[in-house]
Amino acid sequence: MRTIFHVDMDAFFVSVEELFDPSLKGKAVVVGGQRDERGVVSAASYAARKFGVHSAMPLRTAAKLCPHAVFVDGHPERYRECSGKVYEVLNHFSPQVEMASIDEAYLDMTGTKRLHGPPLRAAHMLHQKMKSETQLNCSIGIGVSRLVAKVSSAQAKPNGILWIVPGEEAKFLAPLNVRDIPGVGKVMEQNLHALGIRKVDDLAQLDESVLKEHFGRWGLALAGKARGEDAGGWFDSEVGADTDPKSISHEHTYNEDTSDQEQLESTLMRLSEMVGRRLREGGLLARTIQLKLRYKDFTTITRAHSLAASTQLDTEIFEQVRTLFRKNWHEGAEVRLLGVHASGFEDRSSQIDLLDSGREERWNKALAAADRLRDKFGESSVSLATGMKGAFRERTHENPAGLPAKGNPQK
DNA sequence: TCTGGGGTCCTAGGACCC
DNA sequence: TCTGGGGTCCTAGGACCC
Repeated sequence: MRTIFHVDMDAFFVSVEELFDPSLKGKAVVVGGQRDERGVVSAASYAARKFGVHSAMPLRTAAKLCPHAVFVDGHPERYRECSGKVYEVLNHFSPQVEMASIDEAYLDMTGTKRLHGPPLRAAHMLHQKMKSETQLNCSIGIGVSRLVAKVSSAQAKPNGILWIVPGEEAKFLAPLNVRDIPGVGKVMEQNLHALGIRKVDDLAQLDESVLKEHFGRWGLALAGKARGEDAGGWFDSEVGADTDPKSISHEHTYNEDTSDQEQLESTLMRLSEMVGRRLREGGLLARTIQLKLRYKDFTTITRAHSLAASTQLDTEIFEQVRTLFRKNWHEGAEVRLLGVHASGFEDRSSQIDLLDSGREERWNKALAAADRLRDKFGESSVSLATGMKGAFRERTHENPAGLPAKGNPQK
């Protein structure tokens, strides 16, 4: 029998912002952008949640619900840094740690009784350690499966610990809403409601065949979840197993929709550079490049192309994505969002002889130089695109300091 | 209300191959 | 005349998570 901890940081983004600006403490705080911006709430403090503000809600809605809230821009670097500290604390505690996202982790604590004592005692120690080392609160759920641990950490919030004693899983889950089960979202909830299923207990009472009939394989997994099992898919995997990235993407939503082709294509260039850079940093080669295009009316399309040879070069990514864009954009139509997505990663070695080595070396030098400049002066300072008029319009807009755009570092 | 950005996984149809 | 059955790759879209 496994003993799984799920450690979930409380109001993580808000708490990190409070570390940087203690005057925020206790206030209604909304992280994600300014009150009049396009965008959604990334995180809300408990004081703001009292007014109905929650994550994924449009910022403008949040401003109406809670006019006195302080609106703060998000700082991903800060969250990554704090997440690293959280990981250090956890890793000190158990060698089997898996960060499930920036602010939550699973620990396999099976067989650590001699070292840490019984689960609740271990959890209290971890809880204290987390607070003293990071100044951040977390909640900890303990159970025999990832699912039970995850659900119980949610019930333990804020700043609490909850242990579901082995054998008590069904009893614990029964009174919860089906929506509380990880994997059940808005759509699945509606589908279940239509069948008269509202509580996990309703689910558990149902014959598995009924669920299978309505929802296929998913239905079977759901039946298992109602009993607290890690049924199927990722939940079944060992804690700390393979975490190789499957895709890398960047996207941008304009503050105002635009149909200016030069502006749109310069955005694609910038996004391609960001994707290329991350591929290089991760030592990855992508075979499939995908464009995402969202119009004013929110209709969204994706168009992908798989290359004959995989790449990590900004220019090749850009060329593909621009071709896809020109083929699929309704010229003149106003665009809300553009995205560039890379996937189908291949081992570096399978590629090496496809570029003659001299050319490859020059490219690597050029790109490394560009990456260094970006480290120094920011993402917007360097572009490998030359001779594209208006290419820097948008970045100038975003970077009023007006750092000069450097030319092609290849020469 | 007017809808971000980064991901993962799943489904489903068509192409293509044996 | 009626037209197999997998397996795998590719593409598009969508649900879901934080």
